Amino acid sequence: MRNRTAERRVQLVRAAHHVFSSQGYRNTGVSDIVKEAGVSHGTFYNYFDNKRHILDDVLDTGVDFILDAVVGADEPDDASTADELAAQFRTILTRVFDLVDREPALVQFILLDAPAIDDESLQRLLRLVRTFGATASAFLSNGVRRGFLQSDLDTEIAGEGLLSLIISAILTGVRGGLTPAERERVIEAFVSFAMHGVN
Amino acid sequence: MRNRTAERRVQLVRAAHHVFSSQGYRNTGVSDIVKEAGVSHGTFYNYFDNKRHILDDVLDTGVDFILDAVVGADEPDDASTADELAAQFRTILTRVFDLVDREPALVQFILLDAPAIDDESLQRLLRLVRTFGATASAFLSNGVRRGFLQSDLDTEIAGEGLLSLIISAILTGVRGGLTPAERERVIEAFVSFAMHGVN
Amino acid sequence: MRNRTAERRVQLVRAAHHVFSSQGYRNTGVSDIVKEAGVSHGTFYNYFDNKRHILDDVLDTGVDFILDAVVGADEPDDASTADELAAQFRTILTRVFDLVDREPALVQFILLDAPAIDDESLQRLLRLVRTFGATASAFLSNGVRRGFLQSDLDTEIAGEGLLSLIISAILTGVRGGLTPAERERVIEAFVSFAMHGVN
Amino acid sequence: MRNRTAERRVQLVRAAHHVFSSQGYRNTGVSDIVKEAGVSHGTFYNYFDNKRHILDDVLDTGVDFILDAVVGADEPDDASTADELAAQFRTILTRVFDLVDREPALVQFILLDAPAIDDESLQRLLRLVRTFGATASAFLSNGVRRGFLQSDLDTEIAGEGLLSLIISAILTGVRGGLTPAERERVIEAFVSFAMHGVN
DNA sequence: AATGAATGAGTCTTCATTCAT
DNA sequence: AATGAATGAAGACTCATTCAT
Repeated sequence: MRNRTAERRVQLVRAAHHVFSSQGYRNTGVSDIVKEAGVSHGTFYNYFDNKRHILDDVLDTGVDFILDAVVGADEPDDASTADELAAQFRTILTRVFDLVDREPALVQFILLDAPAIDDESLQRLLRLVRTFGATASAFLSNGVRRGFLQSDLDTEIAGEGLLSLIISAILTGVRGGLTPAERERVIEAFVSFAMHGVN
Repeated sequence: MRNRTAERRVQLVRAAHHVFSSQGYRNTGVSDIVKEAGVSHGTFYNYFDNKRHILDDVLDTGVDFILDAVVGADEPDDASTADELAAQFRTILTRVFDLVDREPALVQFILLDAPAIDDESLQRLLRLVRTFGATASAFLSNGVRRGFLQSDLDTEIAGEGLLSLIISAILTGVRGGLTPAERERVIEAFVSFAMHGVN
Repeated sequence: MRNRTAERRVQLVRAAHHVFSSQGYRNTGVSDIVKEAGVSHGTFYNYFDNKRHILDDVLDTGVDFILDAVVGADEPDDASTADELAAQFRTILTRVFDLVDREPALVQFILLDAPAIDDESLQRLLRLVRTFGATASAFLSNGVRRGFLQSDLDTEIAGEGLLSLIISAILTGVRGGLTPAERERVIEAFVSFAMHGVN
Repeated sequence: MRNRTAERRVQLVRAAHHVFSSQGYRNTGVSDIVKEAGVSHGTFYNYFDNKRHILDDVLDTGVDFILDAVVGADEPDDASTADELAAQFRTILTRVFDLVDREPALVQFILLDAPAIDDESLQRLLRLVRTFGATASAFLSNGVRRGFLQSDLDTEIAGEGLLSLIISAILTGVRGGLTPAERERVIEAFVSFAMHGVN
């Protein structure tokens, strides 16, 4: 039994995720979700109090997916030289473009739709962003600690800067239509900007 | 009279802007707009074909306002040294924080709500972002031309990078609660990141 | 002055007639009428109490037009033989088809739209039909009086029968698409039916 | 259950039929239908896409009812003499008057209101009329084949003529107020006109 | 006499949620 | 646990009519 209901939940969240991603939260009715999941209205309300409620699960799932796909198993202290740090950043950007290629609807939903749904979803996303930023800061702090980044670097803000570059890359990807060569060039330019700024 | 109707239109757009900003587009009914404007339902439909239609005007107004407040009269070729460029960027960031302080609802609406409304509004905003990015690139191209930035700088991507930093600053501002001193520190760190990267 | 307002009225009725005929009464707004007439809403209400009011004039005009076009100057006692009566009927049917060819929208409006508008318009049209029927009866009474129709003919009902044949012809015409030859055949068959029934 | 929803549908169609008949389609709101049926707005839209949609069902039901009530089980080839044909026609006219007596609102709705609603309803009614006319023609063709009607009779047009007489009788009935004796006289006169024309 | 901006009651339609089965 | 018919509040939009200018 326990198992069965857990599966149902997952099934519903997956269905919701699917329809939210392709039509947006506001344009999706509960009827769309249950149709996609192949269950009845009543069943939906056996698992979730309301439409808003399932969004939390969808968001968590989506955010986890993105975190996994982008950060993966990278550890902040893997790098011991500036070049290695650049390589890490390059890897992350590559993963970002891969992700956007594979799951454009998901990315667009999480990044462009979800923040607008209501204040709670916005806060949830901002929290994610901060987590992301903190991770970026950790990478930089590691560099300062090991001495291959200057000691007066404001790792917190610089981390946010890195993050904003990543988001910018995502938007570039969402815009679509990059050839592999262009993609390489964009990634290199972003890495260069991250390492040396405009100078 | 020509004048009378033009004023009514402005009055309605202002009212719409106000209620959209404070409740979001989807949560706002035409009834909210007309209540705010102090006119009847019918009057609204004398000036706009439908609710979606007035959004265009609100967006245009809002975007113009932001562009004015942030870019103002700055000219891309005003700077002749790297320090002057940094100063320009510092000025822009300061204006960004001022804007977010004065009009947080407007900024939040344009940046977080509007993209999610429908595809047209998203495209409109992306167009704005591109315009913004192109302006940033122009500042950098000026630096390359004058020789105070390295000639191999990818001005296009670096421009987008600058822009993403600005947006990141906005989000920091929207989060709110910065003391003047913290604000200074954040701005300096952003400028430093923009000029030298993490190094 | 007197003249001017009379002209305005006519102008409005003509405009109303035009738009009613082409879109139907219910689908026509006062705004359509005034647009067609090239005057303002206010002016309309200077001449007519409401939208329903102008319909009366439109109906009267239309009905008069149809009566003129179909009955014309024929006199019930022009015929002195059955053949002459048949000829009269043939003439009327020919005029009916001509009318439907020239003014299909008018005919369709008076016959199919107008009865459904409200009870008053229905009564007005039924009155017209009765007048028409009485005229038909008068033609037949003339025949009985002169002895070329049988004396036990129920002229009242037979008059209605003739009328219903005319209306049937109109509907055939509205359906459209008759070649001149077919039209001749239809008219002859109707005349034959009117004179001898199915026998 | 299958049964339950089918009943609901019928219930709604019946309610719609009732209110359409008594107030006309345009003057009837969905709210009138659901009030009559004793269900909620939402329920209505669970069974019909929109107000126009239920009209189709109402029209079909009404048309079937009329066809049944008027034509019934009569077969075109039941008659073998002119007198038997006249008797058939007399029967049909009697049924027409009975129908109009019992269901005046229905008849008025189908004949006078429905054609004006929109083009589709008009076409649907015209199709009905043509079916009716074809049936009348079949009765006459039988007479020609069996030799009790003249071989040069244009059965198609004469069929339409018969039909128009029936419709004329309906209108006479709708006008109301006939005593049984008058009704007899009217029927006889119509039969006589149909068989021998004005002669 | 003419204008046309303003009105607001009225209409259709949607959809999250409930509940009897 | 599952079903899906029923609910009804809420929202967008129309249009005949009024009235200040």
